Amino acid sequence: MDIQPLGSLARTHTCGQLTSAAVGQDVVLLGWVHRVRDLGALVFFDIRDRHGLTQIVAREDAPSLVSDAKHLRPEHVVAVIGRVERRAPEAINPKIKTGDVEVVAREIRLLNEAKTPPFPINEDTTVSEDTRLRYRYMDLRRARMQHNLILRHKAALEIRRYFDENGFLEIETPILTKSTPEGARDYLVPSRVHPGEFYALPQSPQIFKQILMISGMDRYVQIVKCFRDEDLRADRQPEFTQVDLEIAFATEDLVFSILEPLMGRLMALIGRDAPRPFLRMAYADAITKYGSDKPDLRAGMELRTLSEPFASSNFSVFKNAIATGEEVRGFVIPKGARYSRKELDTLAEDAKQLGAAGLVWARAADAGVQSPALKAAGEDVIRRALELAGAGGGDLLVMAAGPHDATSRILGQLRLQIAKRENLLDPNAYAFLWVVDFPMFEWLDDERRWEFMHHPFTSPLEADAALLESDPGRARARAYDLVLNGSEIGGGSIRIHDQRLQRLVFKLLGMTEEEAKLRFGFFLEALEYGTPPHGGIALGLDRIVAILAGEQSIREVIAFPKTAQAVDLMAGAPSTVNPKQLRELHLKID
RNA sequence: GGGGUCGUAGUUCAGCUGGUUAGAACGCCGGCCUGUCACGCCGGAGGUCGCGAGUUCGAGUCUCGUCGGCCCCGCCA
Repeated sequence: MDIQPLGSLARTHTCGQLTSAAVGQDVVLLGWVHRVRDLGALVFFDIRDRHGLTQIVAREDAPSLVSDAKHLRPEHVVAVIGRVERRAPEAINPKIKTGDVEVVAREIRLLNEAKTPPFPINEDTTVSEDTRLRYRYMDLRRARMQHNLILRHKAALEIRRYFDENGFLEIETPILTKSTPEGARDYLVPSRVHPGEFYALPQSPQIFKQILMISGMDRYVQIVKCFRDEDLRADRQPEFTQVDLEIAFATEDLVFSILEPLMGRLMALIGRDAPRPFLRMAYADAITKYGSDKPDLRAGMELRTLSEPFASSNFSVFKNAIATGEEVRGFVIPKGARYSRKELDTLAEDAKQLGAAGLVWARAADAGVQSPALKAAGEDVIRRALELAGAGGGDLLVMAAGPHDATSRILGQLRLQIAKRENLLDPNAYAFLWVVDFPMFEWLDDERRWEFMHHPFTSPLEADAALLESDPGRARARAYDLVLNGSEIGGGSIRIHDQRLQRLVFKLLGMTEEEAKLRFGFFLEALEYGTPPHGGIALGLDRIVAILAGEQSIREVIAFPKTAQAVDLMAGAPSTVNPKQLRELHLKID
């Protein structure tokens, strides 16, 4: 069977369109051969496009047609001309949208052949990720990826509609821009025209969107690629997409009141809701209760401080810790009392892996309380700790001692590991949360200086303004993160619009006037020309769509993602380049 | 940079304590089949066991190194 031209043939329907309403019509379908069922004198095959599947039948009343159909192979590209027929009741296929009908072929045109696919497109079999990435064009034909990319399109469309309705302008900002050494490592682009000089790809359009506020654009939004040259994770790619927005005359409440209905509209895409208002939690509370600045509220298992019963006990490990100002912290694993000795050892091992000095467990049993600390601490102390933690009969209490924040974080990670292992994270639950009141700065021990936690344009809480100079570690910022199911899906702040305050913050960060001018001079200057109070947020589109799609990795919602080593297995990037290109760019390779 | 885990046919995997010619399923190729829809039945082809050293009479299996995928820590304003 020879390959034939498409000619002027146009499709009349997609492969997901035909129903019993079309019975009797002459149709033209174009698509890929999905599966062939050759019964001898009768051949069925399914033709596929991104809209669906339609069964085609080639019968003996056209012998050459049957022989054509026999030559079809999966993934060949075909045109089918034929008539829609109703299927006999017993032949209806309820699994596909077009299952009530089939197309009786009059002509089959082979438009193109396909090599044997490296993995099946027509089954939901597992294929290793490197094979999928190497043949991404084949992988993208699979139902899962088509669904994910369609969902992503719908999300982006909904986002643009929503912001348009709310008076936002989408404005593009430069991809070739200026390197600012703070934050993530930049991707650099050498300048041919200016030897030795470089552009940087944006880590985010932060400064540009603030300048757009100064320009009076009022409400800005952009669905924009951002670039960070850092190591990858399941939820981190070197290039990723932000829904970046900025609002003049913004307060936290205004930003939240715009974002929350948007999240509702996105949840509606999967038939779900986002009940409003979202919970708000101070950063300090998130650390104390969940040991994380992005707590997954689906898991329960809140962290508690359990120092009190141990302070005067004879359990020296905890007692001594408390005496030096540390705390005993712990949480209850529901139904954890059934854990075997081995499982308890594993838990302790996990805790040590996370950096805990040790893990002490306790449980109430029929025969009384049990705990490795029972002998030293005494039954009353253990019983009091169980009570304080809210542990019931079948529960297990785990405890660790140490500095408040560090111990909380360790237990927070342990909590998540257990939640995953015990399937406590309901995949059908969606827990939104605003984390607010982040610290303004964090102390870099190695470099013995303060570093901004969010970014250097974040405004301090008005109440904490005086702390900036007197006690910077305690100053809180008007920064906020949007968290969904333990994933940070957005982060933003109310910005500094007063150039004097901005200069002060740079100074606190150890930046001299000259350095600040060199890096951000144009921005500092712009701030002096009538900057409205403003603020905004950037949402991680990849992460949001991944959660909506029920995927564990953002690679599943990105058409052409990179591996953990930042390699594009299909395109073969990065790669060496022609020496001539290097010369033009004034670059030498070691 | 560090830790964990995986790498065997086109694909997904099995392969025990080191021992004959490395298996299965799906896919692929050929044949049969008039109502299939994961069609069925018969037959066949297909392997640098990621790569390189080492131990051994003998390595898919053990050791070391290396490359690659995935997960995590560091890193990610």
